[in-house]
Amino acid sequence: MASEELQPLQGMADLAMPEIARWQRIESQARAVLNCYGFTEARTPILERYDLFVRSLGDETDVVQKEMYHFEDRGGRQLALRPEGTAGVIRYIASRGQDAQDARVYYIGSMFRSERPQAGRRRQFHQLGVEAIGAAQAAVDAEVIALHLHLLRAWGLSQCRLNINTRGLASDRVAAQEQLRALLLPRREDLCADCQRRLDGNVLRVLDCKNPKCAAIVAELPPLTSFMSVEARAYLDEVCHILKSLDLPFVLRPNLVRGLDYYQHTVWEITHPALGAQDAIAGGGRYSLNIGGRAIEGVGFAIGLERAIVALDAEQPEAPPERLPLVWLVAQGDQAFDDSLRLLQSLRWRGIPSQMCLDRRSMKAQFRAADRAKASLVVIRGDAEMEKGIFLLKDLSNGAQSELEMPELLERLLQVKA
RNA sequence: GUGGCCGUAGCUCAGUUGGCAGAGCGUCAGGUUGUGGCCCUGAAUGUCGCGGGUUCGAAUCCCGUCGGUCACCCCA
Repeated sequence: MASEELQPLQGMADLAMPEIARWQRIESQARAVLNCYGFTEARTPILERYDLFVRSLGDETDVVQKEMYHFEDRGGRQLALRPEGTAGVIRYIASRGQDAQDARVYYIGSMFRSERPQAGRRRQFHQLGVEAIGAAQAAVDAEVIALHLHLLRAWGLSQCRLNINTRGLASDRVAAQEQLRALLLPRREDLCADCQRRLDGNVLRVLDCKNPKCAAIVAELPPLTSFMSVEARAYLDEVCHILKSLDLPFVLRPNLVRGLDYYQHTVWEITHPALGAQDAIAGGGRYSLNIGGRAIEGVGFAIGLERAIVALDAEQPEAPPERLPLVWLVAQGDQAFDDSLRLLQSLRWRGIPSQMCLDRRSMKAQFRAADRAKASLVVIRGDAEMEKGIFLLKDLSNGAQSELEMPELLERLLQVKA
């Protein structure tokens, strides 16, 4: 990248051909799958009140404290670029009152977090997420997990691993954190510096610390679920039971922790080996949120699209380029040029992707352009063809040429559309 | 936010001790005045990321900065 003026901001990226093709493909594949499960799209604003995120994600979380793009607008309002999709969607759902009691929506869009870029991690990044609104039902959790895996499979990802756990009920969570803190406090000096800090804040994070010393201490602890109510454990058991009966492979990971405060009951994470140390490509869980005095319960997940694409690139490198459904017009001479221009427009009216060189280059150059654009057919028009009132049609894949009159030409070209 | 590595043509990258800015691919043109891909010939393309410093002289050394990348933190 040359000058600073040409560089995007740190962690931001321009997305265009050829990568954009993969983005478009996975989006349309995803929409088809989501439709099968009864989810419809919701597009909510990228900019929201700062408070919305503080209250829903939790004011202690790093996302809120360190990573949000937070600013004051000209009216003195505190605003933030959304760091995730659930809060905005739930605000929308809550605003719909009874109409949205059992809403099923999905979203695809940009999220913003001010962190240091890394593999599959950007400051502006994209998530595809779903929210299934409604009171806790193990079958719904399992259904949403099934959808989650279905999406990843539809994209062609086969090396994903599903890890699941429970965070218990809101009341369990407080109790579990207290018990965990009590157990860890005597070992405080043996923990890494990060974990000593976590002891005072988000204790649960100690459970998935990568430091071997911490992991050893954690291994001696009773599983987190043992601190939870019978109800919470039964709920998790039921979700697992349904997943098994649906033949969906998963790993129960008692130390799996999800950072955002709104989670309760089932939580899960999907990892992929291509991502390196940061191997989560998606995460989800059941949540309960109170917005504008309305309590909303639901279950949902979000897939980091940059991360999914890193995984896809590793599993299925882009297919070698082939011929595209494209007709290229080659003209020689002024009259043929004008004639081809009219043909070009009429092909486009008919929905046939078609192009020609408008700068009157040599035929050789026009053919090279056609080849480079991966056109499959070339229509040649010159003085000879004008005189005979025909068109020369060349198939670039095999070099075969034939002389055609207008009706048959159109018939052949219409096949390109499909 | 912290640390390691990196930044030279559109792309991938060479560049010796500080001494003329390079290659391959791609692009454009010609070889074939009406035919792409293969081959041959030729041409164009650079604020060496940016700014400062050291020096007779800096792509090269030093400082700062922007960006990339990897790891930590956190998360998708």
